[in-house]
Amino acid sequence: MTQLDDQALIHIAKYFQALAEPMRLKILNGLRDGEKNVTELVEISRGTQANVSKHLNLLRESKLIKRESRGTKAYYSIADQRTFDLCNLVCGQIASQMSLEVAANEAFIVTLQANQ
Amino acid sequence: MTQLDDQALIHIAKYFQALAEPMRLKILNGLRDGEKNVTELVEISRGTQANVSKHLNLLRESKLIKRESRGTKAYYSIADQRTFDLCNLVCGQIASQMSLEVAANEAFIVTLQANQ
DNA sequence: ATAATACATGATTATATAGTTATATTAAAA
DNA sequence: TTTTAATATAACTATATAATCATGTATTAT
Repeated sequence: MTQLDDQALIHIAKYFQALAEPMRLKILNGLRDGEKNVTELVEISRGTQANVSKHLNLLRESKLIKRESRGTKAYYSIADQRTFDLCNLVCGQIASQMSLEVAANEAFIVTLQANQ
Repeated sequence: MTQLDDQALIHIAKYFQALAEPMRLKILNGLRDGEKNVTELVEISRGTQANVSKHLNLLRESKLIKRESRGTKAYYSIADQRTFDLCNLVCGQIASQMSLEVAANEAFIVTLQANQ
């Protein structure tokens, strides 16, 4: 393994790390059907404003979502189609009221984008 | 969101968490071409025996790999084809000496299995 | 039986991060 | 221009976990 390879591993690990948090998955799930502002995401996720804001920032740094400021509101959305697919497929499982038993036996295909 | 959904989110987050560690990705990469024992994986990963052993246990608990004890050795391998695909595709990017710049612009499809 | 090899695990430390509370910033409205 | 609403962030606490070191356990060989 070269050092560059180690860097790549760290890079990919961080990408997975961004997805390795229930609240962030819930937020991504909330963005499946289009952009939402922070207040809306706070309601959907049932988290506190401060905590949601932090998770949004982390997801943005991981290039999973993007931010657009309009007036006093900040609208977040899935960064690109690949990430949308990721969100749609991973979180779609949950959204469809699938039970854990069923989920355990289902495979879902995920399109991942290695973030810059 | 129901409580069951929250449980599913936790479940999926843990799956990603298992992948969110460079040393574990390195180990999975080392298993791409078939089973290996702990000593071999220690050499491949350039980690300590204790640390590799712990990561192996975590990967096993996450159902990503399986263990078979033969004699005094413990052979680990990718748990099933889906996980193999995951490993092959995610880690294959690294193994193929791909640079970070290139990796950033490549998409790779990952077949995930929600672990039990 | 004893030694050697292979692997696992307990104890400890250091670090990262999720969540909370309080406060700061920024833009629109009154 | 003061207020209000929306969002971000700093400080702090608690928890999780990666790494290390030392030791335990189990299997084979002598």
